[in-house]
Amino acid sequence: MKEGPDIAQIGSLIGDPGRANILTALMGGRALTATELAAAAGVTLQTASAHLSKLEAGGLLAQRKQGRHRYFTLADDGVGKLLEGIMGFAASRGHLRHRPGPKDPALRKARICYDHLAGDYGVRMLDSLVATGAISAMGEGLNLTPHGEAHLGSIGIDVSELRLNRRPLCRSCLDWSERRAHLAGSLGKALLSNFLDKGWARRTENSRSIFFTPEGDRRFLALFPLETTGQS
Amino acid sequence: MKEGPDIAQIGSLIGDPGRANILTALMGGRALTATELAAAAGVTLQTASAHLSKLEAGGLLAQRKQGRHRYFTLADDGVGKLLEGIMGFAASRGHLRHRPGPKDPALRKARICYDHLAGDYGVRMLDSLVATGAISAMGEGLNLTPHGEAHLGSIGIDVSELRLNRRPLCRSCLDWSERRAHLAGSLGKALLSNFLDKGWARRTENSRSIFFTPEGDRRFLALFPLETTGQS
DNA sequence: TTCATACTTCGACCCTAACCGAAGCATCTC
DNA sequence: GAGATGCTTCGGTTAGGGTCGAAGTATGAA
Repeated sequence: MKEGPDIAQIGSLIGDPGRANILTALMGGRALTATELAAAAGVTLQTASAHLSKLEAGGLLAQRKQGRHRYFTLADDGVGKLLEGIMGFAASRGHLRHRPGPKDPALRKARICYDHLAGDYGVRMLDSLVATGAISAMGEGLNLTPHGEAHLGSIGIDVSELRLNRRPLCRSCLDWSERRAHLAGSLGKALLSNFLDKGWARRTENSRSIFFTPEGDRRFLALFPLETTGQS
Repeated sequence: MKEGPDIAQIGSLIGDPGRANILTALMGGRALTATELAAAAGVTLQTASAHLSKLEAGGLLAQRKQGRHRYFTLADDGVGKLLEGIMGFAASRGHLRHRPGPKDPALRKARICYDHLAGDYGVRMLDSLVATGAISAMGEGLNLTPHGEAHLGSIGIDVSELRLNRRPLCRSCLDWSERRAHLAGSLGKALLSNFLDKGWARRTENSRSIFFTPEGDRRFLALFPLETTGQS
């Protein structure tokens, strides 16, 4: 019984609703201050402070002091991956905080998942990349083809630079709203940054949803066409 | 803040030490009775019964009534995968229940991870399969080659039958003791079953460790040679 | 220096939930 | 039937931790 890692410790860290709210808010990818996180979690500042200390001590959060502000982020990609996994599992068991109805359609359409695009558009993007042969899907693994690398280069993404990163280039991430895979990893991050830089889309305040401008929407759909070949 | 799946609920299910012990015990793969689980968790039968009810209501456990016994198992492969993920994460942050020293060498050498082989031998097996070209590792995905399929057929594993299963054939699973990948998925399960059936190895009572007979040990090492080519 | 903002620490409250003893069902054995 | 075994339910206790008010510390602005 006393074998192995202590899953109870990190389970209890995630198990408190206040802390879960904080972590979910930080899945948005941007660094948030203690005050913002307190509001997001629906608790007072003192309570949030205590939670943040515990999360940091547990290795889930990193903080950066900047003037009199304290910015918190998820400690690293591993934490994001862990939370994604738990969210996917929770969704598969129907543990939703809201009735699953057509709530928050903007969130289902396009949202940020730690640092990459998720939701309807995220799934479509990966489907399209696979259908056009830019990415080959083998089993659970995703790999960028030379064709795909050239294609992405043409829209301003330097893949060779991304390879320098220790982080995997392509990773599939299960979407809790679509129950299908979308693209994570450093390439997923780079693609979303690319869209934001070009002004195709922008983040919304206080939410994880991503808003596409009419022009950006058009360009995105043109860049990632969806053939009706029944590609899964 | 009220977006998405309820990670706090499943976090708190895992967050209690008693329940975590129960889940860890069930990672051993075999079905256990309420009494056995109570002993494993170090609590009385009443307490364990309450925990088991909660875990079942949360969709983590399945039970099968057999006579006056009640056998519990993890609900499905998804739960095993979730727990593996959390264990790997916890190990990466150093959240170990024991001082990490050379405790339980048998457990580090070979143990069962839900239904497949983990530990030193598990890592070696996957390394060898990759080195000999039986499995190709691309990114995070693993794929059985035709050569590998033939090779496994020769030792009595019918891969085509495994393909009928909805479950992925090859999946990589991060080892908390070795911090390296070993083989999971239906193929990982089949290989372990194969060793047990042949009498090369057997499970030990009340522990997740796997004991190899001297003969089985010799055969295993011969079947999965480790070339010193620095294959990672 | 003085005030305001951002956050932490302290102390106390309070409530959940883990826990176990005892009693109650259910199932098997004899 | 009587007794034993496996497990659940009930009731009451207790401890741990989440919570917030109030006070304390750090940084920046005026």
